[in-house]
Amino acid sequence: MVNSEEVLDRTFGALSDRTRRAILRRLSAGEATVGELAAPFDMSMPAITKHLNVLETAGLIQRQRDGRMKRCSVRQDGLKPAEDWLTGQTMFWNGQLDQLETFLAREKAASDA
Amino acid sequence: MVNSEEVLDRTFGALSDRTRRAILRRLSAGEATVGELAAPFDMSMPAITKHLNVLETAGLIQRQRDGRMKRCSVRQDGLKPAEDWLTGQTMFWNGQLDQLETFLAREKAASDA
DNA sequence: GGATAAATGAACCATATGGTTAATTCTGAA
DNA sequence: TTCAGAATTAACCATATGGTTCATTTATCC
Repeated sequence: MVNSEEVLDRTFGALSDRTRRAILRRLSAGEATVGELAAPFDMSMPAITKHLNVLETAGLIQRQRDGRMKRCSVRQDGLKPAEDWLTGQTMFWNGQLDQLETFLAREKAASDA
Repeated sequence: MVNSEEVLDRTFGALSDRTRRAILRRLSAGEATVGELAAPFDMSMPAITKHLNVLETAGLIQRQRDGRMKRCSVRQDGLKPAEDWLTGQTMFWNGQLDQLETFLAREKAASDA
């Protein structure tokens, strides 16, 4: 098990950079090559490669060879840890403990499955 | 206007550290002094102060003097930018463009208000 | 007023982060 | 089989981050 705190560190860390958020949003519209992703930015290719590495190790994207290019795509459930943490947090301080119980039970069921 | 990208940078950046997330969760259960927040961690007080500074400039908490202590509390809408970004993102790649339109309209209305 | 406690500030250190340029790998095409 | 393009790796640099210790402010209590 890859410690849930580490996952959250990496997920939120990946989202804390605007270039990476822009890349994610671009990829939401569909797959793209590394070159296509780099085009809008005034930044070298290696810089983009580094950002893609961060996104990939955070489980937010995946890359696969396609000829001499590489196609990047979103990993569908990559944002779930971040969403779940935020949901739990807001329900907590909203004092909605009844909803929180339901939420936690659902989480547990999902992780056991 | 404090550039929405900067807000997201700071918000996700603040959440990318497990000590700060733990502090936020602790504060969800109710106010606490800096000393109470520091107690569970094997870390100096100045380190905690720094984390609190990060959380405060990200708009996630606030501090107020109370005698010779300071009481920290959660800022209720501090997580909203992060939540909204995540919601928009997941709706997008889920292909739920109809729901996305509704969401964006609601966002716009809220920001205009 | 003087001692003590809570929190912060200042200075410092090691490592992480985000960028660069130059070299390298891998693949497709002439 | 050589050439050219896409992407990554390597090496480097400046700044940010997360921690430390020591000094300082602010407020309480005797």
